Amino acid sequence: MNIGEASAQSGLSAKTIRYYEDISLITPPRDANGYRAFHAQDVHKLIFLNRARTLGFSIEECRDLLALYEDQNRASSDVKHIAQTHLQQIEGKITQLQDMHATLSHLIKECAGDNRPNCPILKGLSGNK
Amino acid sequence: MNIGEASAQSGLSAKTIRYYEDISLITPPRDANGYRAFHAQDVHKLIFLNRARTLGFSIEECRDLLALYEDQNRASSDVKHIAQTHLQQIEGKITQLQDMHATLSHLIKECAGDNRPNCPILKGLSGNK
DNA sequence: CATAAGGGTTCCAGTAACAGGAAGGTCAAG
DNA sequence: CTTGACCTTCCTGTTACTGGAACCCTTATG
Repeated sequence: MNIGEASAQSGLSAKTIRYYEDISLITPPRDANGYRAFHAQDVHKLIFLNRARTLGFSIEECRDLLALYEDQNRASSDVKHIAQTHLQQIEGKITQLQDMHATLSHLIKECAGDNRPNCPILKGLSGNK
Repeated sequence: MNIGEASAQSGLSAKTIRYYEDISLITPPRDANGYRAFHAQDVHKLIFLNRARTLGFSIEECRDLLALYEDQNRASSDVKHIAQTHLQQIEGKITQLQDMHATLSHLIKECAGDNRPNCPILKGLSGNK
């Protein structure tokens, strides 16, 4: 299977797949013509990577997860630990975004949004509350 | 006032301030010795930028906001429009993170987290639900 | 057989928003 | 005069790719 087919099956772009090979996340063999030769197992890895990335795992976290994915003797606690750490990061980001949301929607609410130059949003941003 | 003092008053690092000059967000004059000379007005701009960045506005959004900040004839509706667009982006990110959170916490919940190799998290990521 | 379309390949540059660090100029104090 | 704290510019690295150029391979068609 060439990279185009692997791309279609995994949902990752060819560019991304080449990049993943570049950073040694995957190591597909080559055909005589130099084309990458993907097999079902490689595609599974790509799908795995796609899902993990979609869930916000960083490339390095994906590398760890992939190593555990391939290790038949892994302990599920190792995986759980990575996932839990990541979940906490997600929670932190949500909290931060909610703070931003509250502040910004408060400023917007106070703004008339008309043709007059007086603007509470800019005032709020400049620190003159 | 030198960059160190401007940094202390604005809360931005000297590195960041130099970068902002690089991309023409600010244009402080220079003393005879080549040092940047900041005045109160420059510091106000830096504080403004710091707050806007903290609220998640991109540099380009900040550039627009700064132009409006300096324009005495601006309409508050212009500012409101930028802020509302940004608020929607924040809401989108929150939704996305909440989806990720739900999926991941579901996977974690199913995982025993012990020494056995069986791991529902990896199963979930590989697509074999 | 020539060629054109639609794959594939590598390599280089750019993105966002800075941070780190090197090499060197400046200034005030002791 | 030297020390140390500033300041300067310039170069590199970060994250996870995307876009584009230049070029090779394969297959179908006139």
